[in-house]
Amino acid sequence: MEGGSCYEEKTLISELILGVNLARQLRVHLSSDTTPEAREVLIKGILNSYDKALLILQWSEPPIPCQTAQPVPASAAATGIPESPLSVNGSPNSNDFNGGLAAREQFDARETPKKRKMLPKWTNQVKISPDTGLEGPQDDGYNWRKYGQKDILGAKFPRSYYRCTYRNTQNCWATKQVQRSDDDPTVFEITYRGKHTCALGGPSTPAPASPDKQESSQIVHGSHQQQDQQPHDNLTRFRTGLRVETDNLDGGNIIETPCTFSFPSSSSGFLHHEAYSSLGLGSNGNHHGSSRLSSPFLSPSTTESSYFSVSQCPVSELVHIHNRDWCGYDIAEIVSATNSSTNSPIPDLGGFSLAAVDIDPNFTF
DNA sequence: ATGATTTGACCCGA
DNA sequence: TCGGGTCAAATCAT
Repeated sequence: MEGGSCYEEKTLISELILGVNLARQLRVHLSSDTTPEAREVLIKGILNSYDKALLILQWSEPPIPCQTAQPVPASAAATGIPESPLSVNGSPNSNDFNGGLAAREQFDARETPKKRKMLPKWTNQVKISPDTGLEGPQDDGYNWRKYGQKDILGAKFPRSYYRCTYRNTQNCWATKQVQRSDDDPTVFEITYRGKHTCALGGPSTPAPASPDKQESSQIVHGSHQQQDQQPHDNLTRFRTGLRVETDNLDGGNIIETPCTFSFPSSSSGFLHHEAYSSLGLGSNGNHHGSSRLSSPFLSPSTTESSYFSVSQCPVSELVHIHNRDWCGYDIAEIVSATNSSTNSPIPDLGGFSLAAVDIDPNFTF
């Protein structure tokens, strides 16, 4: 894990830049005959970008210049930026980290978060369906172990406390509280605290999306499924180290010149496990070429198997890595793309084309 | 036997 | 002092 402050600062800058670029593209879209859906995608991208930027600001210590960046304790880095909480999109209390200082001496002894209240916290409201049963939304995709239940003053229903099953084995300090609503017993308010750091704590079923995920027009391919509160920092780190090179991999001749997406590289790395190719490319269905996805994180021997297709040769805006599925694989989404020669957005790509990048699920960040 | 849940006690912050 | 959050022993389930 690299120094947190410098990394966060870079991530913050990249998120802001992304937001600006998306806003610019939106401006182009507004002056052209693009679909409302494409515009909506850009708006969501902008909101997501600023959400994350705000989150970083909220979670950062007082700014430390990159050149003086100090190492972040492993535990702090591990519990870093939450994936979902968010203000711009109207989600709750990102400033409310009143988790109670349960740390005590045990935390220090096991290198766990020194202050539980430092863990990010956000809330989802989940309404149960009739076939869900009275037990409520117990299965959100992660493996939880109940460790307590309390009657809460003024509440009709007790509050249940859960921690990650893999707390002891993988030092994963994610917890959640489940509180049934007084007003509507079919609604459960689930407060998550801390981010899952367990590599094997993957969900057995799809998890409900955290707020920003819920607004994402993500298309899931095959068995890859959405999951909440997953590693924003991991994904961002991957993204910032991502390099996308377009190539005439199909053997066709439509892409006349290779294009390159370049991202700031990162020194950390992880093994590339497997990748599968593109999903649909939009209404016209054109497959004009393929792009090769490479990254400093990808093992050279397997890089060639990482492909996703683009319909034209995009040069800016690109891959938005959104989530980690239940196998621990990262899912990347091409949010939008801009044609290099015309500097115009590629409408049939924006927001609807996905690429999946599978990351070795055994890798621990 | 092992792991999960229950539940009373304890700790800490407001 | 009180309420919320967590611990841990007892109990339950597989």
